[in-house]
Amino acid sequence: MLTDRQKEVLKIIVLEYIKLAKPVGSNLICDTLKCSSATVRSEMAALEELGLLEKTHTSSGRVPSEKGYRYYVDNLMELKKMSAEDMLKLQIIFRNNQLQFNDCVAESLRLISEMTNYTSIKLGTASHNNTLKEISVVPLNNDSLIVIVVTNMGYVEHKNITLPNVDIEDVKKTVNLINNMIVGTPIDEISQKLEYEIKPIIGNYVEEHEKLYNAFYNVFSNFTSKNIDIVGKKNILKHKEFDNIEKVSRILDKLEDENMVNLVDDIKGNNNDINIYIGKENNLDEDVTIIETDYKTPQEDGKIVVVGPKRMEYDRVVSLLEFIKENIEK
Amino acid sequence: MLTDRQKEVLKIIVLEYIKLAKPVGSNLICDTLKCSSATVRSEMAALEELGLLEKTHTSSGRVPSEKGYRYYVDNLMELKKMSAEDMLKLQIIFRNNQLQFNDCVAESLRLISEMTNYTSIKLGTASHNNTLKEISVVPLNNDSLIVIVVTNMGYVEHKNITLPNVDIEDVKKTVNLINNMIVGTPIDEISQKLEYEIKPIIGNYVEEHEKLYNAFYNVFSNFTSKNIDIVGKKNILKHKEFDNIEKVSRILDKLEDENMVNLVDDIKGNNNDINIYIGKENNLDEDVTIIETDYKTPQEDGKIVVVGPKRMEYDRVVSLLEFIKENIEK
DNA sequence: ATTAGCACTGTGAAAAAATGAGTGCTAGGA
DNA sequence: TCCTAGCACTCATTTTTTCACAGTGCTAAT
Repeated sequence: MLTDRQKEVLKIIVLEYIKLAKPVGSNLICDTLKCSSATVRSEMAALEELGLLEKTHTSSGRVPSEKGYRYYVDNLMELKKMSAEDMLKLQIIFRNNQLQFNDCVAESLRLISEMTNYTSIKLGTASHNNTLKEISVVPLNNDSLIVIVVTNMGYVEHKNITLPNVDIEDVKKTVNLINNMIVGTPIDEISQKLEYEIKPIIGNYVEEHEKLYNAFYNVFSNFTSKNIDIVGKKNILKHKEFDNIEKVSRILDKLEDENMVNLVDDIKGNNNDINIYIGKENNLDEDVTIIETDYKTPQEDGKIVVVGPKRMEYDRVVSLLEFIKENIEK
Repeated sequence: MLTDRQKEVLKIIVLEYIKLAKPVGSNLICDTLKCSSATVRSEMAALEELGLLEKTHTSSGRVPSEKGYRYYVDNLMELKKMSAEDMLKLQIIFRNNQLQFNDCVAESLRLISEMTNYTSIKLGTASHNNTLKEISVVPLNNDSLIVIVVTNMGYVEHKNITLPNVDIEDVKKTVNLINNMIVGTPIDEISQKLEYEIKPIIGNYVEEHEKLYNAFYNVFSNFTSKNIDIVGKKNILKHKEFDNIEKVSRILDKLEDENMVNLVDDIKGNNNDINIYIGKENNLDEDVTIIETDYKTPQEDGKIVVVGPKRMEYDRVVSLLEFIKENIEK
């Protein structure tokens, strides 16, 4: 258990280090704390003992350790109100009724990245609420056609398929069959439904049923329903802890290639909160912090994620995310 | 006019500098040239006089100037055959009949970037050959619906529109009107055709014609028909001439934001060749070279662009682009 | 025309020195 | 018992010095 003064010292060090990125010395603190630097030093030594602070070398000032940030986030951080300016800019986006849901989120991400110089990400998945509304087919020429899939929430996906030597009438019959039998099915159950309900009977109606069935099965099994949006990747370059090209490349690679399946081990579960993963707590890089929150809307469930250096403006990002989450969900 | 030996010297310096990125000294050259370093030095001095070479400081080796690269590209470069390996990898892509045109190009870009460590870009525009094939509408709920536009070449675009208090029958009538009257119109002429042929008569068929007309006009006027694909942006980081974060950011910004409208002043016009814009010859950055070529396919016209440092492997990139252009166009 | 020879130049790396911010520890005072 | 002034010490950083060397330009001889 920390004394009040220790908490104060830790907090000042964290905030100061976030601001200036330089190890914080005892002098800087004794002013605000109304005691001598020697006193502060002994407190700092105690905090170091506890693993909350670190030195970069024997006679340097202190830097928060991972554990230190964690303590700050859990116990010391005050959620300050968003600045009027931040607030205003965001409200403009959400008040704009012209914008569709997706554009709205995209705009917010852009704004977060611009305001904070961090990287922001949306990971959306069409929610279970999405059901098949209609499929339609446009024949292009003899052997290729476009299949268009629409869900009730307005997701649209299309795919070009090639079906040499198949009667267009057969295609139409298949489409009708699907539209009659599986419209209304949640998109994540369509593959099953095709397998169990269409496959057994399609032969009764259609000549080349094997080819056709496979083609359509393909269309649905690839229905992405994932919606990923990354903004401000190059902001990573702006922070001095990422001056190393190797490291930056590695991080960018992970952001792009992995599709961010497991940026974090989701220990905290799908709760309704804002989760913070500091350094080794996430799987991206031990020098970054990831702050994220889930959202649920009728159309889409997902996460809004902000990635930045460990010395991130935690309070600011948290309040931004809270605001956005709240506004998205209505 | 350069003597043969001067050409030889210039060529060696360009190639060597491309390979090692270090100023080239006279010793390195006199081996290959079978003459003394002193002789080479006087040739180098002559080339410097002509503005084809530069020194980084008084007693340094020589580096090609912009003009030097230009001379090399125009007069000295030999188009070497693609390496068997490069060739093979590319052929695998183009032989794969599974892949649609777009995926094919995307794959090639990826490969170029991977093989060369440069950034590659496709700027495509649906060609004039694209005509409207069909539009269709899926109503989602009372006041919003999805309009889907398909061209004969297989481009699909969809848009969510909100139309409160409009009779669904009216929507259908409008769709029929469009499908009857302007299917077959090149997409870049649709806006006009709507204005001159639909607008005057739509009132005869449909109640809320103004709202509806505007909504559909909107859909078509925003039909992007642009198709931009950038691969390997972060390769820029790999070249030592871009160690400066400011510069890298600036370049990346231009690549992203400007949509690359005017990477180059298209002085060379839309010819059928491979065009090279070295340093100040392009508008991106004075330290980069842009190599680009046009392509025309039934579906799409566009450019394939490669961006790299001035000391780019010109010959290799040119042969890659030639190969790709050729393969795309069939 | 070419080249060997030589003095000279600027870079870059390494070593040495100077600076200074910050520490830990101690001993005396509230 | 807690606080603080004082002091010696440490280490990163910056500046200065030194040194080797890669490369040049020029000249005089071939």
